Amino acid sequence: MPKATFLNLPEEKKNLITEILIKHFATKPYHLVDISDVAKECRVAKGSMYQYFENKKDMYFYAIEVAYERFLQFLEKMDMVYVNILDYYENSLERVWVAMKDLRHEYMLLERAFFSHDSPFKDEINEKFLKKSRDFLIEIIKYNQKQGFIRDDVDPLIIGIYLEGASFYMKKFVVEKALNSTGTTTLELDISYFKDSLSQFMKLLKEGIAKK
Amino acid sequence: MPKATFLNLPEEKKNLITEILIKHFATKPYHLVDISDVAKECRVAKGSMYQYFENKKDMYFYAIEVAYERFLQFLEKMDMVYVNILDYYENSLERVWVAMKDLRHEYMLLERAFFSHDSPFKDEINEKFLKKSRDFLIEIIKYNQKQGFIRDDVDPLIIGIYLEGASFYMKKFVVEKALNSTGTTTLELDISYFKDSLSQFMKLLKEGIAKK
Amino acid sequence: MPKATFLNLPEEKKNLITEILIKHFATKPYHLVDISDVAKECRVAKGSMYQYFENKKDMYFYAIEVAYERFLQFLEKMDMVYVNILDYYENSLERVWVAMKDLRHEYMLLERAFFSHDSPFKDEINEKFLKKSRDFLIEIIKYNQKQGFIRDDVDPLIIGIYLEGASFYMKKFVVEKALNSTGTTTLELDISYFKDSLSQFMKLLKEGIAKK
Amino acid sequence: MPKATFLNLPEEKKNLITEILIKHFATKPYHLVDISDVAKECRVAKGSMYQYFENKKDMYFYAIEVAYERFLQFLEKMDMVYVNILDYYENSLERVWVAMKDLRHEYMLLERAFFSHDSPFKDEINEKFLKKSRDFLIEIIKYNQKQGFIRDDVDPLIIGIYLEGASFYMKKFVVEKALNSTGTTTLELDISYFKDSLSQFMKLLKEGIAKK
DNA sequence: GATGAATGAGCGTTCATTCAT
DNA sequence: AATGAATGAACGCTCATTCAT
Repeated sequence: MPKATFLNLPEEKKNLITEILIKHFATKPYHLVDISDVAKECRVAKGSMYQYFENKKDMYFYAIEVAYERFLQFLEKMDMVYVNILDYYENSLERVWVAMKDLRHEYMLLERAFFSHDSPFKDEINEKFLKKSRDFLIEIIKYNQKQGFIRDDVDPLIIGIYLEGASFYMKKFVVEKALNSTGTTTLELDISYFKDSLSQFMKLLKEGIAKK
Repeated sequence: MPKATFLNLPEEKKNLITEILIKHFATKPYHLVDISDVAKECRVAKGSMYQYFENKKDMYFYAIEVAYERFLQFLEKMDMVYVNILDYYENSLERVWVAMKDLRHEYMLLERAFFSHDSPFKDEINEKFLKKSRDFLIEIIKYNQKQGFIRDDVDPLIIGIYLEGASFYMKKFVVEKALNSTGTTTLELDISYFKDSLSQFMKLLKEGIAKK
Repeated sequence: MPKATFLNLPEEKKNLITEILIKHFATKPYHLVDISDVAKECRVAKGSMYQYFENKKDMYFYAIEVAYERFLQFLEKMDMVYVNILDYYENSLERVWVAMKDLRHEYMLLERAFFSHDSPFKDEINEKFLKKSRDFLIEIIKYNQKQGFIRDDVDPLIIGIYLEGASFYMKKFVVEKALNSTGTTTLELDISYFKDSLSQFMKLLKEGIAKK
Repeated sequence: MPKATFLNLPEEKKNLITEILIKHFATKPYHLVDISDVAKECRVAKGSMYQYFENKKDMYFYAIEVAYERFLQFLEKMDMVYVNILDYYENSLERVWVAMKDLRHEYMLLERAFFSHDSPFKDEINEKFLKKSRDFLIEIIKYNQKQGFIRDDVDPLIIGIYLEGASFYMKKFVVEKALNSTGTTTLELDISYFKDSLSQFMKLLKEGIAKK
């Protein structure tokens, strides 16, 4: 947790530091993030960073937390249980690339922290943020099967893997496209292109690739 | 590229070093691989490693190269173009877990090097190993569409992403299960369990999750 | 020397800061005393401590000075010259543990500052506080010899060392016992136990350990 | 424990480093010993010190160990149990100042490590080196009482404190005299002066200071 | 005068790489 | 060619002190 010193900082400065922390932890693996660099970019002495935070890990967790909170508002994950999962994925994917305009680094950081094999403190992060993530998905799938939204002749676990994998790659594709098509300041995506891609992708999720 | 000194080494020693390099780079992120440890495990002086290789990166690329070649022989990727892609995926997945018995570390290394966000020298690796990987898959998909093996009303690129993602996660799932269920020496998988999982997964690929 | 700013402080606040300074310098070696901690415990800004004192060393010396003065009042060292030294030691020891109730930290600080090898600024402290301490003791011993209170066939210097050493260790023993047998708030010593120990100790001082 | 790298060093270099480590840890408190300084004085890169030792603490314990072993040879502490304690102290003190010629820093280091209140790792050091030091002394005293060498009308614990204290101060006095009377290279003590002081001191131990 | 954020020198430690033997 | 000791840049972190408000 950031120290009081940080929380008392003028909003503007706090935001600057938050942004820079998220950016650094999003674009480099943990061990390559150099507090000296971060401090320099914040136009602050290295020592000051340690007035604001307990240590590097504290900065990392703070960055994740802010990114996570920002992201949750987009996903509104919490009210998704009793929902048609096909609708959910459709909306989820759409939300993701809309989010990319503002939440590019947040997204990258979370992916890194939650999914990278080499993410340090992974257990702690899972404990704090993701504990029942897959179990949760399984529940949703079961519910959808019961409701007759999706087929019930396949093991929920396998469906879960299938969904996570395909959609994760799709998100990745969207994100990379988005990132490549930008300079550093603006992010103007051709939404319509993605919309189209998305509807095709959803068709695959629903119907598979087999010749109809 | 390894130096001549390395290539002139007795086969046995060369193999030992190769194995250990692959193991280390497979099980730890690049920056955590300690040349001291590697050398010690090879029963070779640290300095000797630098007689054999230009530097750490050279060792890393050598390990990837060997792992890649070994893996290709399993996948026989080269003659898969004119193949029913559904058959291919079915077989591909099966091959992967068969391969796990002998190629566990090779597989882990490649996954790390090719897909991990934090893989250092990623661009160079892509350049060297994967450049046309996706283009290649697209070609296969197009061919399959032309042959009428798979639906042709969806953009080949989207199908590619969908296939890569879902199957990558499925592979991951298999691999993790396999790794967790092993001690250090033997690797006895309950193949039948995976066979069953696989056939369900293939059903999803072919038909999607929509209620039939 | 504390700055005027400090001296002008309301008595209560001044006392609080004094107490806390003594406590910190008494219970930790100099370099482990953290001005941040001290300030926090004084409910004063860190910067304020530097309005009151020149620097850390200034705080240290101020603490020693106060502790020394308080201690001197117990020992009434000044009128002890023309005294039977055996009586003096007997009383001195008794006084020490009586003093422990109120002057625990003062005593610990002085011991640390005067006798610990690692006391910083030791020379300066000696200069300021102890300069003639041993010379003074020698004088007392000579006087006692002349009066026939103690044997005169041994060099006063040797007697001085003998007395200082034995009694210092005895004090230490008493102090440690006392400190160990206390919680944080009360200090109820079993005086009678120490009284008994003391009288035995005095016997040794007077008669030595030789079989009588 | 020093690493193999250190033990494999040429004897001369090893000795140089050992000497310098002992000197530094003997003359400064632990936290003021700067590995940079030590390395510089050893004419070795800072990093090399970490090839030789695990960490600073390892260097410290190594220095203590060497100093302790050297010292033990002088004290031959082990065969002192069944001995007239008066003889022992007489000899012990004599040995100490003879030792000072060669073991000045060793002695200072041990005193610091074993007796200073602020010695870091004190418990560990006690565990390793001193565990039953006082208990041991008590046993000796009891034995001496039984043998009729010393008075048995005083609690052995009190005698122990008395002996430790008086003789520790006497040793200190000898050591300081010795250290003050030297330049940096030679240490020529006027042994006869100390011999005389010693016999007077022993008289006090045996007979006390009371007028006979 | 009080505040508490800002500073920066300096410490212990790591590790890829070099180099003398 | 093989060795393994030597190197030194760089990192995370601490804390007495300063300084702007």
